[in-house]
This record gives sequence, C-alpha cells and structure tokens, in this order.
Amino acid sequence: MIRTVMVVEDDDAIRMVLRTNLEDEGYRVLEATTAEQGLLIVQDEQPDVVLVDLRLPGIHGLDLVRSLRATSQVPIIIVTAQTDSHDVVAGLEAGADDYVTKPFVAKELMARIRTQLRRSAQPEEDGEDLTCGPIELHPDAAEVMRNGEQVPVSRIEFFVLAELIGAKGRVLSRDHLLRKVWGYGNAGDGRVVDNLIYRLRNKIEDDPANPELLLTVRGFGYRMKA
Amino acid sequence: MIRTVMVVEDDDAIRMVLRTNLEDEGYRVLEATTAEQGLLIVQDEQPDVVLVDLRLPGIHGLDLVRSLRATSQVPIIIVTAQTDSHDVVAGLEAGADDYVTKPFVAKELMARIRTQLRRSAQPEEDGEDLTCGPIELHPDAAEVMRNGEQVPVSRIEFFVLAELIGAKGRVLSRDHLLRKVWGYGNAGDGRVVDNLIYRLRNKIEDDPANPELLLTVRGFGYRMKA
DNA sequence: GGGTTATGTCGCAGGAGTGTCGCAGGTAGG
DNA sequence: CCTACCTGCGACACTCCTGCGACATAACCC
Repeated sequence: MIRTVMVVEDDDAIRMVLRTNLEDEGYRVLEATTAEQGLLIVQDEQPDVVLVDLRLPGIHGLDLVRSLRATSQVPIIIVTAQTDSHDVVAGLEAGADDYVTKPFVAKELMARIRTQLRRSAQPEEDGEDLTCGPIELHPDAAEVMRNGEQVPVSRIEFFVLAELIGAKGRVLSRDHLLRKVWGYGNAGDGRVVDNLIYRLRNKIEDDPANPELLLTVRGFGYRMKA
Repeated sequence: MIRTVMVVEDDDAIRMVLRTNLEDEGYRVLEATTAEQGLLIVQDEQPDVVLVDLRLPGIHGLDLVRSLRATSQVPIIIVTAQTDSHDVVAGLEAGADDYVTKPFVAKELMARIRTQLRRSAQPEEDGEDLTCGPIELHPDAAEVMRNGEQVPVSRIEFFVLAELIGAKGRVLSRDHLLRKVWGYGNAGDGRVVDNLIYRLRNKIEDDPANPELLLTVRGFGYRMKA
C-alpha cells in the first residue's frame, strides 16, 4: 500500500529535501506552503501523516495542528527550527504526535514517520461530526451555530468548544484544556478555564446558571452533554 | 483513572527524579534497575507506559524493548544519554514509540508520556467493563450509575469504587487503597478509608447497614460482590 | 462471658472547588 | 488615534468535600 505524506513547509529548500527523502522511502508526497493551503489539502486528500513547520507565513503552525486535530485523527509530526522545549510541549499538547527539530537527520525523521504509520494502522473512526444538541461547529469557517443561528465566539472559545464536543461527552480536565488549547507556558495557572466556560455558557446555554450542554463534573473538569 | 508508569533505569539519581516528577503528575510509579527485573514487573503489573534506559547493566535496553514488544503493546519511551541519531532509529525500529535524550526536560518527558497514554487510551475503554450488579461506572464521564440513574459521587469516592470494581471481587487492603487512590505520602493514617467506604455505601447500597455490594473482609479490607 | 480489637456511624470544621462578575491591559481593525 | 472586543486576573460567595475524632457496635479470642 502506498502511503501519503503531507508536508506543510514554506522553506523551498527544506521542502525539497523532505520530498526527496520521502519519495526515496516510497511515499507519495503532497506539499503546501501555508497553513490554509495545508488544511484544504489534508481534508481533500486525507494523507496518512502530516509534517508541519511551526514557523509559517500567516497562520501559525500550532493553530494548524489544532485545526487538523479538531477534525481528524491523522498523525501529525512537527518539524521546526524551534529548539526551545517549551515549543515541544506546546506542540505535543496541541495534538501533535511527535516533534523533530531542524537541523534534523533525515533517517531519524523517516523512522519517526514509520512509527506513526505503524500506530495508525489500526482501523480508526473518522468523519467526526462536531455537533452537540443544538450546537454545531464548522471548523472550516471557525463558526459556531446554535439552532441554525450563528453565535459569535472568540478564537479560544472556539477551540475549547471543539475540544469538548470532540470528546463526545468525556470529561476533560482543566489541565487537559489548558494544554490542548492554550499550550503550555502561555497560561499556566489561575481560573482561566473556569472563566472561559462561564463565558461560553452565556453564549450557548439557554439558562447559563443551569447549564444543560456544558456540564461541570466536580473534581474532574467539564464535559458536553452526551 | 490512575495510570501506572514503569521506569527501568539503573542510575539512582535519575530514577529518583523521574519518580518524583511522575508522582507529581499523578502516576503510580514502578521501578526496576535491570532489564530482567523490568521484564518481570511489566508482565506482572501491566503498566500503561514503560520508560527504558538504553545503557543498563547486563542485558541492553534495546533487547528489553524487543522483548517487551514481542509480548505486549505497551507504549515504550526510551530515555537515554545516547544522542547519536543512529540509536534513535534503532530504538524506534526495535519497537519503541518515542525517544527522549538526557539531559531531558522533565516537562517535555511528561508531555510525551501523556501523548502515549492518549494513543493507548482507545483500546482500554471497551475492554474494561466497570460494572458490579446494579452499579455501573463510566470512566469517560466520571459518572456512577445505579439501576440506570446517576449517583453523585465525589472524586475520591469515584476512584475507590473504580479500584474496587476493577479488582473484580478480590479483597483490597486499606493500605492498597490508600496507595492507589490517595497516593503515597498523602494520608497514611487514620480511618479515612473506613469513612469513605461508609459514605460510599450510603450512596450505592439499598440498605447501607447490611451491605450487599461493598463487603467488609474483617482483618483484610474491602471487596465488591463477585 | 469478659476483654480486646476491628469496624460502623456520625457530626464538625477547615478547606478545596466552582460560579460569578468587574477590571484593565492588550490587540486588531478602522 | 480611537474603539470594540478579547482575555487573563483577582476577589468574593457559596457549595460540597473530606479528614478527623469520638463513640457505638460487632467480631474475635481466651
């Protein structure tokens, strides 16, 4: 079976090196130079692995990772010049599966790709529908609909909601949300999540004081109605 | 749910650092200083993740990885001083799932452990059936159901119940529960467990004075009805 | 039966977890 | 430069948890 690897990288030289190496390994290679382009192609072609550069023109690679992860289980490997381990953590928590820093050794990257492919060989459910009761998310447009009407939500609110709905009723801890949405060093502490939930409830609940969709699980975190 | 991490590392200092960090993250920690010992303990305790040092006395860490992979799907993370990328490849090809080089940043290692746990989380939920008579546990939602109705339980109560039901009728000592649920150093003394059992009975038993589900085994501890 | 130990029962007080809301600095867009 | 919104933060109130101690009761041993 021929596997497809998607490369999102704006540096022509690096993209070329990657393409050569990947083709030598027998992969089909897709390329994009921006996050927007990458997102479209991933949805269209459903590659088996995605390599993402963090430093992209326009939308940042981390946001691309989150967007991909919101709708897809595809293994994501971050390839970037960032050596700061803070970025390693933020990348992994955003949903990436692995992380390689430039200058990387091609052989190592290929080995890591094989690892990811081995893991994803298991049958996986996809075609994820980001819907919960009257709430409907459109990841492409970053829109939230409620009973068919658009609800204005901020960037962070959108990602939190996507994370919660994607969890399909499972409880997500504050820590989990912090790591997945905010990233590590950004907002380590405080009541940021509580506040965001409070604001989110004001937007999506009929009676925010008695939430029916976005539920608190004391001692654990928050979850969407099943 | 409490996750268990196995550490196979012969350097006392490093093992100590790892243990501390892992316990801070809420994991139960198992330790081994040799590959042989590690293999035995893994088979016995079935941890959720294994950290392996490559440079071990006697059998090499790479061989341990192969042995583990031959019989188990447990996620393996190699932790080693080797920076040569040849070893990265060898380790991943041997069946390891990830690779961290010393000196590592603890936060990064913790993030990688979480990544591995996330991957292995899927198969676990359908395999484990946390049910006992009319009681039903939903770990994802952190809910306890009794005859189909939700019973409000606290965080600790939930974990104790999960531990007991997971034991499938085996007796669990107070000490065992303290270690597994409360954590090691936290609350070593007193009648905390008894109290919690009492409260749990009031929530899940028809007649809390004559328990039929959560049974006392005098001199040993508690167990669920088989 | 009497003594001893293990366990059940229950109330209390401190504290942890959470909802709520206002404020101020930051940011993007006009 | 101005404005509107986003967003992190802190403060307060309130609920509920939970460790603890004290006493009651039950099981065990002689």
